[in-house]
Amino acid sequence: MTTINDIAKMANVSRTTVSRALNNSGYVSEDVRKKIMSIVEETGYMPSVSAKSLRTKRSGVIGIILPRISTETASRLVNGINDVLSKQGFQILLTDTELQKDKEIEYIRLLKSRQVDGIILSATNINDELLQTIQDVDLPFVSLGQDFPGVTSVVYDDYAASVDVTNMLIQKGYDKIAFIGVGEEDPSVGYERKQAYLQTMAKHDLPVQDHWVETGDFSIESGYEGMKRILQNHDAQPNAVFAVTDRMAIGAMEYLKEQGYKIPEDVAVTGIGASVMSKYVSPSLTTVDYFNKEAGEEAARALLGQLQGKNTSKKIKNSYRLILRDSV
Amino acid sequence: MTTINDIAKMANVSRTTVSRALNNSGYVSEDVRKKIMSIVEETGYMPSVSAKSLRTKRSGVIGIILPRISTETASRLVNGINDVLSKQGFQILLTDTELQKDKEIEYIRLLKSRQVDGIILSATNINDELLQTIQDVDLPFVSLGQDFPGVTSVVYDDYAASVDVTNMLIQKGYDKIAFIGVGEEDPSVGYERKQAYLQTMAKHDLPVQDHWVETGDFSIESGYEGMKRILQNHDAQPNAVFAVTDRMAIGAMEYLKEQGYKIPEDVAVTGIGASVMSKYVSPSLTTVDYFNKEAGEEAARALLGQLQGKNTSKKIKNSYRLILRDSV
DNA sequence: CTGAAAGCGCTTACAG
DNA sequence: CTGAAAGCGCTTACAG
Repeated sequence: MTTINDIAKMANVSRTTVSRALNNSGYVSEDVRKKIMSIVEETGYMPSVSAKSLRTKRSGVIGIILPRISTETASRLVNGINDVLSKQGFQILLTDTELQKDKEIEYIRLLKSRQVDGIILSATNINDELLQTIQDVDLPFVSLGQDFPGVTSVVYDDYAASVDVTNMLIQKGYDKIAFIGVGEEDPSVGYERKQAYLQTMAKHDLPVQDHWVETGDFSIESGYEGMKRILQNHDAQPNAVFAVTDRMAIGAMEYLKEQGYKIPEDVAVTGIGASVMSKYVSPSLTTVDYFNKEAGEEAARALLGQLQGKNTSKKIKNSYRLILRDSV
Repeated sequence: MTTINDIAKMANVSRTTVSRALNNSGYVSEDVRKKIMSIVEETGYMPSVSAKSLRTKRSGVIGIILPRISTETASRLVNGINDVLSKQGFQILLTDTELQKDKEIEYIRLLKSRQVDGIILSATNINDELLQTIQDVDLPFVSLGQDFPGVTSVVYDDYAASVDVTNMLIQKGYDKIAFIGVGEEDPSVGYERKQAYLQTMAKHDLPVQDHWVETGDFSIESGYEGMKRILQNHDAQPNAVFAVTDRMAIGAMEYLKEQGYKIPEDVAVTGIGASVMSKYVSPSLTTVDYFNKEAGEEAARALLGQLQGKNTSKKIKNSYRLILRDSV
């Protein structure tokens, strides 16, 4: 391994000067600079990041905590984050909690010990311990998808989007709308979307049967099972179902098709997420585009802002768009 | 930030001893160890990774180079890699070439300078400069999906899988089989799969019209366009099409459906990849499962092996499985 | 079983 | 414009 000392020797200067030339800090005469640079070029020298980081307390690495690494949403987020960050010379350190919430805390600590310069967290829940940990690490921090009090957060307008979906369904004449959600410990996906549905139904004086409201776990399978349980009760069958994620909506569609229900004639279906799949299932799925990639970019930009000292906790609400397709 | 010196002071021992207690290296009396550990616990001390890495020349980070971060295949690979690596205390540093092949070389160098302990590369092409770079960095290295001479490679059996797909089509009675591939600078996806198709057709004395063989770029859109061009010529229309990726197959299906062709009655369609989507499009897509997650695990294990000094370049062929569904 | 000292490869006041 | 020196937080021979 060639080090800064080797370069210094070869160029007949001190390593101080080499460092200055490399980092464009302080004065270095043109001649010397050129000489150094050409030697760097020749040798393919690259500064040791650990030495640099030990000295400067900055690593050039941003930690990202995701609930699931292998989902379309995660991919898009990472894509957006990476686009913005890599342009500024930052690298990404990815961690995957696999939906275990104690891991969120564990990874925040781990990333801190890895000297990351900042953290972007896509959480599936909010709790005091987590909040406390975020305070403790005292690092530039952005929450993505959940609104953490006192923490810069890039959020989706879950409530408004779900109101829009429900209203759209109602306007199209559906009056018996079922719902497949996720657990309410997830404020954004679990709580907000459900409240929006419930309150919009109430606003229109549309009754909601108890057995119309089901809870899944983000998986296609759980959408299938949820739909099954909803239709088990033959008395009061819904004529539409609002699933809070595309995957669960697609699971619901599977069950409906299997049972010979026509979509949307017998039961209309909607999702959220605008997955690629939603476009290619039959019938194509009405859904909401959350612009995940843009949200990732937003989060990265917010983090960059904090890195440059603008230390105000901000709330950024990303936009969304209803995509009307054949399942309604 | 509390450092090893702080802990040493608090425990009335030298930092040498603290280091030994922390790393279970050398002798430390039970009493002292307990004392140190309780102080570590209390303070929440975490060793500085950069200092450690500067000293030991190991970072605990593995670099991964992907052609596209936001695809299902990439997600599954990363998932598998992460599963294996995180258990051994390794972190992942992800980079995305966005299909630009000069970036593969750039990222290998970058990762090296970041002191990663090893690299896993999922390349879309093979060339001498790339090969040279891999030699130069002289790091534990695993190629995933391409067979690099002299480099440990985890590969899919592209040839055999594509022979199987073609044979299956032929056995089902399809005799006019078109093909949508990708550029041949990609040995695995571009070259191998095409050769398998061509040679299997030849073996069965089935003619292949020139205009039946199209080249896409992995995108759904390019599958759509490829199918369109193939059917443009009304003289010799195929009764099946073998697309080398699910996404292109789904694009082809879109065009077929749009034009009123029945699948599989008029034209059968097959893909490769076993994407989630392939199961939920209508008709469901016949495809090949490449067990990407397992391949990722394999690659991680191979890398771990090299990290432990077993420095033999190995070739690992991952298995695959044909999934017969309704599009054939 | 424990500690003093050297050194990993950088950057950054400080001095000239 | 340039350099000597200190120091970042660790680990690891070496000595006892």
